[in-house]
Amino acid sequence: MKSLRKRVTIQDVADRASVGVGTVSRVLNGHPKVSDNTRQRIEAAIAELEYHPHFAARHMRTANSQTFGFITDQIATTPFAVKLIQGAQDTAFQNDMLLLIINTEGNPALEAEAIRLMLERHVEGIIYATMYPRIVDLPAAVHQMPTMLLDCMTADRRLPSVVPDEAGGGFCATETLIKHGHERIAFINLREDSIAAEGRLRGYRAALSQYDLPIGNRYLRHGNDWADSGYQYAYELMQLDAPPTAIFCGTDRIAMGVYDALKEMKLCVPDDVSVIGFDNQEVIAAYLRPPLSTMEVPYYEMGRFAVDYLLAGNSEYNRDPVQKKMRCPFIERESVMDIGLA
Amino acid sequence: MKSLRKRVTIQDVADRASVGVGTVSRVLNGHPKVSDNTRQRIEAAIAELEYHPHFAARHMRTANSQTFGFITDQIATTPFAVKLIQGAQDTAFQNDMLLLIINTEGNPALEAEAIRLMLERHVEGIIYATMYPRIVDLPAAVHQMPTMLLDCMTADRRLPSVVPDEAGGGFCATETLIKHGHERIAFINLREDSIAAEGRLRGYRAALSQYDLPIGNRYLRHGNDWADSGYQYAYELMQLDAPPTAIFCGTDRIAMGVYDALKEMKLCVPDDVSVIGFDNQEVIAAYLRPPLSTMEVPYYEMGRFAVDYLLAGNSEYNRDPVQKKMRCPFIERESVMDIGLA
DNA sequence: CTGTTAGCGCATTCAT
DNA sequence: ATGAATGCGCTAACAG
Repeated sequence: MKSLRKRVTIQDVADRASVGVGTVSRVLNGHPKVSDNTRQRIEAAIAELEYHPHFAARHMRTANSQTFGFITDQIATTPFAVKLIQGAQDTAFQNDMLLLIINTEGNPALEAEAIRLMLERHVEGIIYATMYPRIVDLPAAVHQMPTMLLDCMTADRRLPSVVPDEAGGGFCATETLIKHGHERIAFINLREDSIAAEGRLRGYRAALSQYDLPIGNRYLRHGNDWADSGYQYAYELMQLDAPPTAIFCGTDRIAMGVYDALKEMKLCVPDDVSVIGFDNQEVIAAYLRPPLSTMEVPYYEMGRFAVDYLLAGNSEYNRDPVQKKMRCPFIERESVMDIGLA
Repeated sequence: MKSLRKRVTIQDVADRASVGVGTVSRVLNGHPKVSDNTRQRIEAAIAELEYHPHFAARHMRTANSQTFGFITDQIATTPFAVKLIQGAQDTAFQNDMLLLIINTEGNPALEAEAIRLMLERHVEGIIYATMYPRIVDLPAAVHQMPTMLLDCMTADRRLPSVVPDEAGGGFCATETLIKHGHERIAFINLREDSIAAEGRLRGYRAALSQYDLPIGNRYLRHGNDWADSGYQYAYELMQLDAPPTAIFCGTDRIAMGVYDALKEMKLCVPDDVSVIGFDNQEVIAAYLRPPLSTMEVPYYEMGRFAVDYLLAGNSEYNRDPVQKKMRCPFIERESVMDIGLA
């Protein structure tokens, strides 16, 4: 089956085509000044020998590893990670770069080790991704090469970063509800101590304020990101004197719990209560009944942006580092209705 | 910030420590015959110079890339991919190997390109993972290096593979229901034309048969993997003359639809109907009301197994290739009840 | 247009 | 125990 045939080198190709190695190298690298005749002979030899250039040798010679490092903390726990990685990987691949991925589970020792390995392999840059937006503290070694933060930022903002525009998403969701005539709009947010929660809340309040709606905490709750808090707070909210006519949820999972509670209360979505989620977690949002309108976090695009930035900024990557906020688009499904149209 | 200081080589370290490069190389590789004195001087020099060995150079010299390739088709569409990758990556990392990940979206051209790149980089082996179990046809080039199939297999079984034990899972779920006293057990399976569906059905039938229960198609349905088919068939099944007392679902998403339908029919899980899912898709299974008992597909372990196999079998990887089936454990939550105990 | 040559940084002989 | 020399496969610089 597998022939353990000796490695085929550029020299073998050169011999086979009766030329010098330099000429072979030229056709390998698409150099123009090669006669058609020799080029064809060489290409034939390459095909016959099934020759593949040895990447490490080329790398050593050209000092170009054509590789980015991708470090993540606790990638395991979230399905969104896939899109982040895919956006980065696709973009890298299109530019003849490959991704070396290491998952550190947030373990600082592994993290340092990961960076060391990437230094050794001379990656052209590092993407450091977290699974939810937060402030990170990275080993100083990252400053030795271009580094881009995905879904996180350093306290001093010295590293470029790309994060979702949480506030924009919160604003858009709230404004959408307002434009559908809602005035009593509840918000079951994420856990209070997160950047995402803070941003979404800011957007929620900004929208209410802009449309001259009262901004109180009467309709505001902080959950735990999961379905059970949506369930619990939906009950609580609907028992208020003037219950909300719409509920904006910090995650689709929260919305899932809200749906359950509403159903138990014999309340109908969207006829009785409109609901908007956050995340566009396919498996939930698309299959809830009715399908959930929600804000999408553009993970794929964020991954793409990170690689594009690294690709572009090689020379001046540490001056004026971008702090990009990506817009979260609204995904319309069937959980929002004009008030009074029920 | 970033000093563009010249690359530090082993020669620099040697000079700094007033020794030859050979000696430095020896301490780098933990060679025994070095006097304590020199070793310490060298280690000091390494630290002071912040020297890192150049991986490509070492690779070229030792012909050891310490890298595995990980190729996936359409990784994007499924959250399970993360666990597969993580299992592989963690295991690789523990053995000083890194993973080069390429996602081909099932595009044959990209696939060939991916394999070519990995050949160039001299990966020690390739893991080819699909997002659901199926028969694959790979470029012949994979036979040039150790290759392991994850969640798929070739028609001729010439490549080692690891897949979930679908039939075992189907058997276990059905048997669990039977042991809880159920006799009319419905099965809303996946789409009919998949390996997973075929295996799970086989297990379902085997269990019924083993416990002398009738095997008909009366309680059998083939859905489309998603919640809507669960919803539809649950209605259909519960309107039968002798409706099932338990429903085994081909995916947790199907179970999600079943829950919805059951609730609309004012039927209670598990008091009126017991339900078991498949996949243990955290976001669904753990947060449905009541939490869903389900079969877990051991993706993490599958990823680990693949790397372990590659790590172990370097010499004889193509003789008697394993076709490993991984047991799917039952995850007990609250959707199953003894019949009659309601 | 093409052949020859000199390293890239390292691990490994072979001497010593 | 250690230094010097060799070559891994390749690209680029230099001759022709």
